[in-house]
Amino acid sequence: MEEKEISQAVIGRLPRYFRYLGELKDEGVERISSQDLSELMKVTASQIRQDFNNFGGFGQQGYGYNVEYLYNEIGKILGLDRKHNFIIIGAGNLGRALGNYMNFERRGFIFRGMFDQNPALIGQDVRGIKVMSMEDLDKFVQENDIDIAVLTIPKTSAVGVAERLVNNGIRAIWNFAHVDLNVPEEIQVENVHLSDSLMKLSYNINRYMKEQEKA
Amino acid sequence: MEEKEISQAVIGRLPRYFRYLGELKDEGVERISSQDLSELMKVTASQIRQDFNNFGGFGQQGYGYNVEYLYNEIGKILGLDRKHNFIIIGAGNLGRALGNYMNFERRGFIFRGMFDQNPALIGQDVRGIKVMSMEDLDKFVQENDIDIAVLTIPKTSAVGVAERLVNNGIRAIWNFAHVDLNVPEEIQVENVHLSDSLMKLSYNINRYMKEQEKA
DNA sequence: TAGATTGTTAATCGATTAACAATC
DNA sequence: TAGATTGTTAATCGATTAACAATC
Repeated sequence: MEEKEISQAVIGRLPRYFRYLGELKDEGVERISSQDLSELMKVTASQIRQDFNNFGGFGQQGYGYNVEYLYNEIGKILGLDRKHNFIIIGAGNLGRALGNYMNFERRGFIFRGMFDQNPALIGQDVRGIKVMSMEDLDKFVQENDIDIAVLTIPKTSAVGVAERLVNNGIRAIWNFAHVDLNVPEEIQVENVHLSDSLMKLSYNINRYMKEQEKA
Repeated sequence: MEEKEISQAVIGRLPRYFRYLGELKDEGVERISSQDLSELMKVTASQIRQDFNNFGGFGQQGYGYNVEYLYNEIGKILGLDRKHNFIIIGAGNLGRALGNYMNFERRGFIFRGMFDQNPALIGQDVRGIKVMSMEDLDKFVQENDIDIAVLTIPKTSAVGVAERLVNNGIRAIWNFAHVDLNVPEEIQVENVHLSDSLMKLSYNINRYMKEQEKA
């Protein structure tokens, strides 16, 4: 039986469902209909039902969805029931900010190591993790079952470092460098291009201003 | 004449075009065809031509596109030829990281102020900007022509702060808090939900592992 | 059983790709 | 002029919404 590929449009919506269901669960809500959830989240009920049915039926006719059950199932779909070891490469401001962010741990993402090429930063402590030299990177990735590398380094070095990581068995790269990485397709890459995001905001500000000028 | 609305799918691709064209420009490339650009960026030439034609014709039959001209035009479309004053609310690790990021300035985004409710942080210096008390926020936004507020505060306070900002005339919010803001539609919001991004990565890692198990 | 609400099929809408006439 | 490549229309594909039969 052929497994149908789930579209990235659907995947992209799962974390938001997960967040709303987590909040409902914390509020003690036991069940919810696609209609009620759609009003809360400002999406169509149709889309909610279609999205969930990509993964099989989580609901029950006449009843709706059990909040806690659905929350847990979406968590499993997202792989949050597993542990993922990650390292951060680049101990600058952004790297340290991400290293200090505790909430990732709550979702099974375990901070294991941090690297930088700047000797002044090596040995510094970020939430109990000592910054290591880039020379130690390859060995560390191989020996510590590291799934995810977070890249918070300048774009000039990002492509080369990504290649090194791939050669040492990394599974996924969370890329904050402002460059497109060129890695084999079995390596998962998620880009966070902050300046792209800011430019979109800029576009929308200006579009709105131009509309105002015209009216 | 009715102005046709450009889809957010197209807008979302503009910063990436801008980045590639900037690099080509810096390399001294004078002109490029949609075909060549499509190979470089790994998108279809058809999409490139369609995207650009949303804004009128930037190219010339038989020649292609002039790199520098196209780069400048896309910059204008994105509003990067204007100055935008921004403040950061939340002087934690992430807020300080963004405050220290110089490249935003290069695109016309000017760092004007930083706020936090933690007395221990008030008065601290972030790239020449002193962290101010939240009590000073309303007045500062009103008097300093602030367009954009960057929210790097916990989700519990984000909704309230967003409302305050809107009341004091903010135009746009770059939201790093893990919550959906509820603001009037004329206020532009761009969400950066880091944990959502990490969850997508997690999904794709697990999907790939499951495929491997099956094979 | 009657009412509610899902799961799922069908219809619509929008975005992407292909094709080619226009034109530099 | 001939060749190259855009701008633009038409075709295709995929995603969203609507509708409703199945069923709890």
